[in-house]
Amino acid sequence: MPQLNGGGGDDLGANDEMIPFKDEEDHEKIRESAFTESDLADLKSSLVNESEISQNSNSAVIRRGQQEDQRIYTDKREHLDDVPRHQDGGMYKAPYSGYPFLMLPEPYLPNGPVSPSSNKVSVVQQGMHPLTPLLPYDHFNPSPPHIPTDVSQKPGVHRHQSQEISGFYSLPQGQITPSMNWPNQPVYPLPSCGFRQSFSSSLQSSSSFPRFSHSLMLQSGMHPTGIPHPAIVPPSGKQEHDQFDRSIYTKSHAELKREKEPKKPVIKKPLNAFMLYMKEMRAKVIAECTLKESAAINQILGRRWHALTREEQAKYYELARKERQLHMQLYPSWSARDNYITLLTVPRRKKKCIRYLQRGRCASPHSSDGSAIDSSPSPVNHPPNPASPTSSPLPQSAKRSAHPPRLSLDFSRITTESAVRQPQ
DNA sequence: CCACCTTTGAAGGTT
DNA sequence: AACCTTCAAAGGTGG
Repeated sequence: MPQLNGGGGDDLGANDEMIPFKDEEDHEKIRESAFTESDLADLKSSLVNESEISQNSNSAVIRRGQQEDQRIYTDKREHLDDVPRHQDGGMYKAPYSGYPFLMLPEPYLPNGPVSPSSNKVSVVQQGMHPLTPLLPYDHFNPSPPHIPTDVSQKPGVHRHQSQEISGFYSLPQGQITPSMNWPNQPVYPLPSCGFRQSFSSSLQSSSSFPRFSHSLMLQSGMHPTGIPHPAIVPPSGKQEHDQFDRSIYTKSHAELKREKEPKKPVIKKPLNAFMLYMKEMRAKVIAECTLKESAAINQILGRRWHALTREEQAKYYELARKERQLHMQLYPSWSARDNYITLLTVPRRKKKCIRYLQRGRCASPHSSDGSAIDSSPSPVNHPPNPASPTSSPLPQSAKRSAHPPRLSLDFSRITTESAVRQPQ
């Protein structure tokens, strides 16, 4: 919203990378002190303090490494742009387990501590769909592609189809790019003879529908093209699936199990920059301390996020932007609202509302009591999105001062001794 | 078993 | 325009 230009979400932050950073010098100074003891004390946890401090020495190295990565990334992006999109992309891997187009050349993979975290393994196979080799295997069912035929239009489509992709099946080459205002070659060109075309034809064979409903078309993590996609998750384990059939909770477990099988998969939201950062860095944080609670890890990651340089953050914003871009291309009819449960089911809504009321008012989880640590904005005084022309100089967290983090996590449950893992 | 916690950012809705 | 609400990931925790 505020980060990506005022143009709105569907714009996909067209110019979010065009605005130069203004207060980089200040930011650099801030960075140096980002992990001082006083700052860490804000976490109100010796655990976190120590872990953060222990990271201090590492952080410099890490950041240097990231800057290296950034350069490599930039270089490789140019390289990627030269690679025909329809070719077998076997050489690419996914550092962020994101979407196919985001899979980056191996040299871009963080050398070390990063990715092992996730079990996600990028698999390269020949003779598959151009995107398929780039997909992390834990995201999909590797069964043969299946092109659904039931593509009845989903009512109430929220995401409007932008001019650029209005012709989902007839996108002229490069049409999307100029309007996206991307500085370089199109990241997601739609070659007339490449993926997009075969994509079109296979879809057209199913129907002449202009849009399609993911909930109807997707099976077992398969994109309508037959390409498994990380954003498509089988409706298991979590709450996502209950939006499709809330009534199952009134049935027996056996029935429930049986009915779970054919459940429609859910298309997840594309990850934002911070989520991508968390995904990449979580393992590193876990490795540096024995913390396992995601809440604690996320607090640390939040601090680290603010301590990143603009360039470092920009890397993730760029990735996130591409994720959204690809997501929108893959699921033009998808809306974030599709995954809203509270608006579809009363029970959860009630519960959440109560939860917020207990904290003072019925508001966002971000709002809450404002207890605990200094939410204040991390010292980093720059807009999270480097490109938003309308961004205030304040960091997002500062702008959201009305939503101070709760940070009520009980770190006392975690001993300091166990928190910091000795270097091996 | 499942909601909660915790973070930031994006999107959609409301005022 | 500004604000509000929800979801995205993750895994331990507690009801």
